[in-house]
Amino acid sequence: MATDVLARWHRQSGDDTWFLTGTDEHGQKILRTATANGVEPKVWADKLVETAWKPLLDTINISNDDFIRTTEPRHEAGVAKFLQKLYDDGHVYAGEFEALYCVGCEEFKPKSEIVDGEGAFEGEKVCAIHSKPLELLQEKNYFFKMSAFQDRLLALYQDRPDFVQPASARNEVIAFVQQGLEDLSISRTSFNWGIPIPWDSAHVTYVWFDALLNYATATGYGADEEQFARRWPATHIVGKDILRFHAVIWPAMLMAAGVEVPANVFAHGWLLVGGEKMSKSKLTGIAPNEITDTFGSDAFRYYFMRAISFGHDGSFSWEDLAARYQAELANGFGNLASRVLAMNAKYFGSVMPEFFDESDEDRVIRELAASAAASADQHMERFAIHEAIADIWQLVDALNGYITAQEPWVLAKSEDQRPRLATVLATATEGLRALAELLNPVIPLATAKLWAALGADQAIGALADQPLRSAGEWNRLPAGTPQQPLAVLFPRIEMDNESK
RNA sequence: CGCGGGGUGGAGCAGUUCGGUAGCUCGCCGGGCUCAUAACCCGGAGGUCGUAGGUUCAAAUCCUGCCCCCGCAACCA
Repeated sequence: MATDVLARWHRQSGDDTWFLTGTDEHGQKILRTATANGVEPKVWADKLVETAWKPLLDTINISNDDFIRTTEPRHEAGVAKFLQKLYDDGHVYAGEFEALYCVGCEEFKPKSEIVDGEGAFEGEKVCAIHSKPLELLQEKNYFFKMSAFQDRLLALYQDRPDFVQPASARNEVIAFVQQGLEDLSISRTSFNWGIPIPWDSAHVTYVWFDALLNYATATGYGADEEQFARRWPATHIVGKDILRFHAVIWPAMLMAAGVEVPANVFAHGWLLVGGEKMSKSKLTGIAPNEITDTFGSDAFRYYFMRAISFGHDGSFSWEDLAARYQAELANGFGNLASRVLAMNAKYFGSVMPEFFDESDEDRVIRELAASAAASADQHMERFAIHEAIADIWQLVDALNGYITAQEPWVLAKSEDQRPRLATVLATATEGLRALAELLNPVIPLATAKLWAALGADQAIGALADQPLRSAGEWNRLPAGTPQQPLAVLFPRIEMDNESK
């Protein structure tokens, strides 16, 4: 969802944007789950995609340009091509491998992550992360010479401090690589649910090696070089638990293949409920539609983007959600739109009023719109979504204060104040126009309603086409533009049912 | 020494990168306004910024020690 907000922001800013999401469907875990449910893994994956993932994208109104599944032919072909190139160029060798493997991690564990078991596992070696016994596996494997890229990776983190973000994630990655990288086993023979190794069909590709390549295969690697050149390098937004794969293994793979490394790898945090990580087994898991059914997808998007400092863990509570919905969306933004459009209707017959002389107070609002837009853009550029929204919200609060101070309902009582009244409402309406544009990436359904009410579609075109970086410029809506009645943007919600 | 996150007025959070008025939402008290979704605006009460030291003219912010809370099973990625 955060990626969606960023994608919408960049798209609307005129940046060449292409937003990918998808599913990783190979590997032992999927195979085991499918087998346990008595179906073939592909059938199981199909079911997950159709009944869980794609509906979820609709639930929270995701605007992805593509959705890739690692079982698609385009992906499998790209992976085969990539592997073959690494093999031909000498980055892959065959070896006899015997090591302790953690099924939970889906990886062989380095010495530094193997610890002595406790309790029931006393005397055994267990995974430091999962605290479960490790399996001693022996295989003939193909190995990727990842160790050869250790110095180049460290140089990458050094030369491009923003490559891994936030800084805490970067520190973790650097510390990990400095411990020393081992070569990566990239094939398996113990099961066959995966992409065959092109030169040795007895092996399937290690799930992470396959999965990471989705970013390249979806953008045309090995198939459409023009498209690939246009879409790569990408920015990756990933959970902090999979940071190492994206910030270490993946760049090393790309270096080996002679492909540019990603633009950025940003690790986000987790949602906490009651101070602990959201968990189904502790019954603290919350399906998005439980929230959207009551509050709508806009409120869902707004809440998580605003209330959580993106990159950190964040707490969810129904109380906080309800409070922010009420105070910020309904009373703050929704009511602002309502009162401005109501006055335009009442005093100007529902058209955009004309600007006359600008007072200091009017100028403050205009300049705030410009500075808020600029600041929000900078924050979005740095993935600080919560700060960008806070920037924009300054305009909501300032406009509410401005209207109270200018008292248009008093101005309306005397005919000679007519130009001043027009200017005040024109200022407020331009503010709404700017807000609709700036908030469109976050709450697209509400801003669409506001855009329609402003009559802006006919006057200046589709909301999605409004350039964000100039949202703060005024005199965009022509005086006389007819306006429409405004649907209530964020209706009041009875909280009784939500007190959970 | 496994790794990581965090302790800021009653609740939930921001601020810590580049030290210098401790900010936001809710709640509470008082006032204003009436255009609006019983909404909006102003003012106020309330904080030893976990703790003990250190550096500094100045520390929530930098350094050191200590205390406490939390995440690292599966699904998914």
